[in-house]
Amino acid sequence: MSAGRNPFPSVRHDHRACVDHALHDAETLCAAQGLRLTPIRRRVLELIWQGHKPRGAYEILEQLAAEGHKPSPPTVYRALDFLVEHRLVHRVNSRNAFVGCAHPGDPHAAQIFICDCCGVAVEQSDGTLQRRILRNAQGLHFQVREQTVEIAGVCPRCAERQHEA
Amino acid sequence: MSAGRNPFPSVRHDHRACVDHALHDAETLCAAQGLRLTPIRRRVLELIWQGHKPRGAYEILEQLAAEGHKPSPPTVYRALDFLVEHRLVHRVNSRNAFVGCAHPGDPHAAQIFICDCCGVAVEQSDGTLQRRILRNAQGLHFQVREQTVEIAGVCPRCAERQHEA
DNA sequence: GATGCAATGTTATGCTATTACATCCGATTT
DNA sequence: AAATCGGATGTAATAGCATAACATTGCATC
Repeated sequence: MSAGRNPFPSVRHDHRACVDHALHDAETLCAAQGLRLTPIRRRVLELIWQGHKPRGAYEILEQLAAEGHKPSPPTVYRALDFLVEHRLVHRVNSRNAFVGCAHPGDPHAAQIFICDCCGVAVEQSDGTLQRRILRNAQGLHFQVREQTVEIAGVCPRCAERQHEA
Repeated sequence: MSAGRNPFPSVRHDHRACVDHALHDAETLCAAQGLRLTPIRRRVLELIWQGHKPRGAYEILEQLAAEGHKPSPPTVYRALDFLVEHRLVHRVNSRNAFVGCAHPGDPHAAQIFICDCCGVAVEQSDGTLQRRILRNAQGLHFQVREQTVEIAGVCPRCAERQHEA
């Protein structure tokens, strides 16, 4: 998925491997759970994984249309709902967009770092963070259903580029 | 703001005090920073503070319209932009809505707990959580501009009510 | 081959947010 | 006082995001 120790993907990283890996994981997970990874769902997942930038529903819709599918919004949203529900993709609320999940199936608490500059999103799990949030919730007697942590800022590659310029 | 030790507001809490406090804080903060809390901005803030549930921009717009103001969307969004920028309100991304900030002006990392059932949102600061996120960001060499933590679930009052029923 | 259920198709609509440009108004300068 | 300037607001149009409601398909099972 990424080159080197920094998870921010290099422009030169083998992205085909990311996509292959994501689709393979999805197939495995769906098979294991008796879920149907239908052609549309699979194709939407594949389109989301075309890059590491969260993609909007209508962006996906346009790409499908360009391929001749011409689906309508509900079709795309239904596929997205399925993918989100089964944790194959994350919804990035601050962008109204969707990004591939790096650890599909895991009930992890994802932190998502999103670059304001290039739009790339990177996910990181942090059990300590998750436990801290759950502890805070307990302190409020609040039953957690879902938690989202989104951090916006500048990724190292863009920071470097800005420094050069 | 709330009755008792649990910050989830009771239906019986003195909500007028919440509003008064919020407006007073806003005036103090704006005066200190040379910002203009214009009538529209003040009124929008007041409407947001009508309750502890995040309010949508169009909800606010309709209330203003009912009062005879009849503003257009940009007017409301501009007021909201101002209030968010100066940390008088939080944007709740997962709801496309806005809620009053409990600690205006503080550059705190807010966690917002939102009840799926009653819609009430409660904010909690947690320096440890914030530091953890910043540390994670440093590990990625990511420069943080903004961080949002939103937790959805069931608040203690709704849990209690569900238990009764 | 009838029934049932999940998935998809279709149409329309509702909600959220911004662009672009005009106008107003108060502060400062001339 | 007139000119200037900048921030705030007004206005019209449109872009972008999401869902409701209902029809249809297609496969599995009885």
